[in-house]
Amino acid sequence: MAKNLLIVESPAKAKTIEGYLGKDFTVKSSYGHIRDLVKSEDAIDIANNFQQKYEVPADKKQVVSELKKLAKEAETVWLASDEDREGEAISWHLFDTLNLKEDKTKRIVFHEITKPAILKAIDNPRTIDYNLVNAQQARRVLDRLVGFELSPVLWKKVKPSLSAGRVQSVAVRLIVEREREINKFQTEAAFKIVAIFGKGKNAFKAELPQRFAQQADAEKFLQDCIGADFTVDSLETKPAKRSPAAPFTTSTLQQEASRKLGYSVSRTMSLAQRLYESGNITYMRTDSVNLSDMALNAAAQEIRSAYGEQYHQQRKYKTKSASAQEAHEAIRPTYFDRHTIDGDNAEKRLYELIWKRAIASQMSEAQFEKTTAKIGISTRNEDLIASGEVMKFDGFLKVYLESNDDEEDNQQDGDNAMLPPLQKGQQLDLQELSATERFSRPPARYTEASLVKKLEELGIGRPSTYAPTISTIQNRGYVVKEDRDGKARNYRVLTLKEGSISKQEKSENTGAERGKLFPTDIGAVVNDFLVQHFNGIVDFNFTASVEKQFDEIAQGMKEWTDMIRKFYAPFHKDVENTIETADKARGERELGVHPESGKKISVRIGRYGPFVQVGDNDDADNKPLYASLRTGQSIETISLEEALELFKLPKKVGVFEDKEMTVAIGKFGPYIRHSSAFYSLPKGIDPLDVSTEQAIEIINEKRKKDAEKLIKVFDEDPEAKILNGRWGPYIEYGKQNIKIPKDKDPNTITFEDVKALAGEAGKEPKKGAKKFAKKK
DNA sequence: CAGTGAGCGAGCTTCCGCTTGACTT
Repeated sequence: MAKNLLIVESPAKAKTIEGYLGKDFTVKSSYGHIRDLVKSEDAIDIANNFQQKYEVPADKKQVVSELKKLAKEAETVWLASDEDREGEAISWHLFDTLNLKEDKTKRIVFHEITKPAILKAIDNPRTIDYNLVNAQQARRVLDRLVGFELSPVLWKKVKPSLSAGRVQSVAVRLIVEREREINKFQTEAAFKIVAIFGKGKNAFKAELPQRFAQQADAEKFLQDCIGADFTVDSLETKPAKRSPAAPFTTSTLQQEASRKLGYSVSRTMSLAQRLYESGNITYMRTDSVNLSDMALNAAAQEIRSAYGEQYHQQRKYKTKSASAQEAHEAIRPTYFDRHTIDGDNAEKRLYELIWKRAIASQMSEAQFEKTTAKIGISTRNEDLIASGEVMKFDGFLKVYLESNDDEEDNQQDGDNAMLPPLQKGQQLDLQELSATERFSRPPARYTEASLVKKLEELGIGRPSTYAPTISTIQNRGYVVKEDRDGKARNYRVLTLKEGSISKQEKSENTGAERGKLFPTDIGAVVNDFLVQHFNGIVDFNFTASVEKQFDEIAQGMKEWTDMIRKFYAPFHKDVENTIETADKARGERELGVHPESGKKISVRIGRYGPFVQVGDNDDADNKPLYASLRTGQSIETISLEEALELFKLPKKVGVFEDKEMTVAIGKFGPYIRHSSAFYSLPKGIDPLDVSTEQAIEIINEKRKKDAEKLIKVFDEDPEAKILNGRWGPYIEYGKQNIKIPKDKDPNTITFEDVKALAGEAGKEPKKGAKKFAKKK
């Protein structure tokens, strides 16, 4: 048996370290935290100085018992969890749970998984830092108190099963408030002037720095330019340079993978996890931009041999984030000489992104020569400006260019072009001058990745929680990630060419969104409720201010229970007060009155989501009418006209095979319902204007297509079928879709097989149906 | 992919951070 047991947080790390340490060391992993507060309400004894009740969760029992056994046999136990607040707490939980002895236990830390770093750590053991542990307990207790007191308030005042917390509620707030900024945004139009001079290879663009709000002024400008002289008034050439970005942290990796590769935050993380486990990259949950000395050297060597000495420049980056705990290195390739790796396509692309970014971070800056020409107009006081750029040395741009959230801007001005050789005083030949109406843009909606960026800036959340937080706010129904179609918008273009001005009206699509985060009505209502009653918690600075206090606890300057007590007393009072006095929050809004009946029309949140109501609840003679809002509509923005439209559907369109056909609009667009089957309406057909014949034809079409997909129906139970799907044949059994296992032939599969497979997949119907059954 | 929408009540839900698997289309 090995004399030493060394425990780290991650099994992949354990494997690497075991290789460095030799036979005397057994290296094991705790798989993160091994204990947590019990789930029940008595986890924290508030009256008794916030005494906590911890337990080992079921899925950690095995890890703990194995570690216990090994610890008993070892002479020395080395606690090597990460050097941050959570890591210190993990060490303490291990110490406590495994019943370790003070004199046989050593606490060590390292920030990089390299042999020298680990040997150095072993030479410099310390004891558990209880101040740091206390800071973690304060963090844990505060989050539990906030989450488990606020959520039940929402159950009472808004809807059951909702949740609130220090992190998620701020994330939702950001999205709700951004949507409102966009809704109230007033677009301003102005005419942008662009001139084209010269011909062929020597053609170049110049722009007027100011814009004209009025068409008349733009037109006047063009008029004045007819027959005017254009002269190069001044010419300035300046060197410019550009430096590479720091290597990736979790948050920057998520942002860049989203922009460049289109990966969602969770996709990026699971791909990175695989790269980490296969030994290709360092740890992927980090807030540090630091590279180990070993990595700096390896990168230098790689750059020299692949690109040459002049491309190398050693750089050490400093984190800009105040909340960074820097327990790990930046995300980098384990071996810089691996330009690419084995793995699937997605993994390869992510690896290459990481490799390029890390390599580029150690390369020299790119150098440019930037030329700006001022072009005078004989008939006007303004100058046109032309600018061009010539790259003198590519430097880091040889491998990597960081992308930008606002690609649109770059495309629009397209200025990095080259200018032809120009001289001061030179007369220019105007080819074309245009005034194009352009519009101011509202702030951009958040993507998953830009939300992570914002949260990180606010110091809210940690690398390990960004992806789960984004999932939580979507799972709770506060936020949806969606594509939305844009609208057509007309804009005017005036063009001066060959001495005459022409006017055109063009059309463009605007406001189309892809993969953006939109608040739902319930998200907005919950947010407003929290802002009204718990402003302190959803304040953007709340986390920063408690973090400051956690730091003081960590430095031994503050007692953690004091801090929590001071926070809890007023907070709890707010909770009690709100439960007692606050009205139920439904986000009700009145839209006006019905044009014919004069009844009141309002929208609000109901048990099943947002809906419109026509008429009063207490009008006993005339029951009110209800209609649910559709995807893309919201309480805040729906108009009276749109609300009235909702009552036109569902609409009966006739009878077919003795059963009613109804047209309605569902989650996936308009459809025909016939008995229990649904048939999507083909695009271009107005759901309000479907004839009986058309409906029957659509149903028959769909049936024909389904029949083509059908391979076999089982005699034993017509609910069991074999169908040809997108990825080949599969079994449909009632509501379940079952994959055909590799060892079975779809042609010879028996009903017995189907039943067995259905049993494995779980006889229970899927999610929705299960919930329904439970309610009944 | 519908329809529903009062209020009561039993018994449920819920936080943030640290880790991996075990799942399926």
